[in-house]
Amino acid sequence: MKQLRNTKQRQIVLETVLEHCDHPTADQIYFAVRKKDEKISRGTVYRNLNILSEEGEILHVKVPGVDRFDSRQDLHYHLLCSKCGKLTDLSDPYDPKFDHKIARESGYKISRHRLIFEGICPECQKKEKEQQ
Amino acid sequence: MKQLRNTKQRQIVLETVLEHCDHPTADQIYFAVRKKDEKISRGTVYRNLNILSEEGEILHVKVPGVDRFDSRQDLHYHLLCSKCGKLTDLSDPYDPKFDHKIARESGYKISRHRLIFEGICPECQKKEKEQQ
DNA sequence: ATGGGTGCAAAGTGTTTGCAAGTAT
DNA sequence: ATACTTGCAAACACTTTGCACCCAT
Repeated sequence: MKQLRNTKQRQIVLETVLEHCDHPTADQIYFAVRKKDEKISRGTVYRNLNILSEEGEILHVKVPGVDRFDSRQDLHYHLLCSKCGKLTDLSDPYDPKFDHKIARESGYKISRHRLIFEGICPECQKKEKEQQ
Repeated sequence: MKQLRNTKQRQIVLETVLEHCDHPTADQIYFAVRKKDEKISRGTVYRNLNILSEEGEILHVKVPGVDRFDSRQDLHYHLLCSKCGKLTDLSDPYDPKFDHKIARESGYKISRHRLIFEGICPECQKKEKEQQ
């Protein structure tokens, strides 16, 4: 395993993710990072997001469309608006019993599951009605 | 709504998806389609995969990494090997009760949920052991 | 000093799209 | 005849990577 270093760039990326509670995409983080330091490159932001999520310091949320990042470290479920793309955390607790059950039945070494609900958020529903 | 046409190309794409039971990616379908007709273009295959899944004739399976397509029309859950990328159907039935619950709690108009388990398949586990 | 990290630009991957010509209805 | 579809290539969106230099340890 590599010995990770604590660079200024990595600190800024982590700090920026922690400041957001709205599941930013990598590019949104890149722009927020650039406000703090004009010099940091896209490659560095992407590299550090991958490193930080591998280290478990942030969460890499893989949803249909673009991937997001999350400052929460604990596994949880998501709700995605298929109209506006808004992503929300669900309060229902992550249930590891599912993982055990599937592991037993399939022989896989299960690391986790992802549960994503898709639908139209109240705001977009309202907009749809107004258009008609 | 558009009046869809029944073109030779669309038929070949649908037929090719139905022949596969291993969740092919769009590109795998493109290559299989090309074996039947040298002329069909990538754009046409992608366009038709999107149309067919919007029509509900096939399933667009959105998993981390590359999207896949499935000849099954009914919603179901998946198991993804994070080593080799193999994607398997789970036999557990899709549970619409979850959708109703989340709809009630969130105010979203829920269309579906996606549940994907991630882990290492037995074959890849064996390979990992052999390497050590 | 040394090996991980950075900025930059180029390349990669998977998918969509504009357009003129073709074709199902 | 109409308007949906096609093939083609270019464009797109997002992410990774090769390289020479830099800097945390």
